[in-house]
Amino acid sequence: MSAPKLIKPTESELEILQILWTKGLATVREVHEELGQTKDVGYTTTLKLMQIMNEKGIVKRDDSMRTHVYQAAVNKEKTQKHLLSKIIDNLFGGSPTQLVIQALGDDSHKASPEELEKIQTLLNSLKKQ
Amino acid sequence: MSAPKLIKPTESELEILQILWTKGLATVREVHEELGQTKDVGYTTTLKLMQIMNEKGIVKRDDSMRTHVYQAAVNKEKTQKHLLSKIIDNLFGGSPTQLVIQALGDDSHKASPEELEKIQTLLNSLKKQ
DNA sequence: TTGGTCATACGAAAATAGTCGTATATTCGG
DNA sequence: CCGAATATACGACTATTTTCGTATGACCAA
Repeated sequence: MSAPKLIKPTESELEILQILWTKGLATVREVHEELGQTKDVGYTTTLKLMQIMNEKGIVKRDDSMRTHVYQAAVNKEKTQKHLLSKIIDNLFGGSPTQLVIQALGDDSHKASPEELEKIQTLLNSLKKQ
Repeated sequence: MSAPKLIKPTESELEILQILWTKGLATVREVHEELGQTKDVGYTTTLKLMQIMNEKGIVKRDDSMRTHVYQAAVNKEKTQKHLLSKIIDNLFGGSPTQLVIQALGDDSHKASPEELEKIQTLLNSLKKQ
């Protein structure tokens, strides 16, 4: 098999992964500056984190240049699904419905009408099965 | 205000909270045996964890008896919502819709037709707003 | 060529989590 | 009354995560 290891990124690692998932390729500096918009840590902290992630296989890097270029090595959807599955068990007693209800009712993250439509579409197809 | 501190239970603490949310009141032994069904740790580990949770204010206890009786001190829905909010930011870039889609598509936690109806109902009321 | 800037490597402190051993007290059956 | 069972308290060890200081080398402009 290739990579389907069960990976459990830490919270900091997740922040970095999100940036890499968005950017595709990025240097440590780029990631660090992006991070800097929400938190405030030293450059070498970000560097070390990404080095560790590389060792763990969470990211890959091209070190043929002086400035290494990183990218995520784990699939975004798979990772989300895997972690979500844990949360459903840990926080919602195994009920995805409860999670969905809480998520949709979260006032600090309102869904737009278009997004509600997306969910409706998915819901319809689930109902048919 | 009563207790709206921003609480961030650890994974182990969450397991215990779930049991307390279900049982309402419970002794360390009861919690421990419930936990024993899925994990395997020593009794004093569970005890210590619950003592720490008590110090943190996550649980309350009645220690007027030799055998203390515990109960959750944080609201279930509030805690779920709060943690979910973090996850939406950390894992789904702030989009609850993405989370909902992944959750509903999770094969290991399928929603029943009744549950889908519940979600439909909620969706309808959200659409009207 | 030399000093300033920027990169990685690396070690190790600091912070958090989880685990359990041991001491001590209470309870209770016989 | 005595010992086994059961409770809590508490300290300490381990593991993991996060943080950063410092060393070292490459690059580049003046």
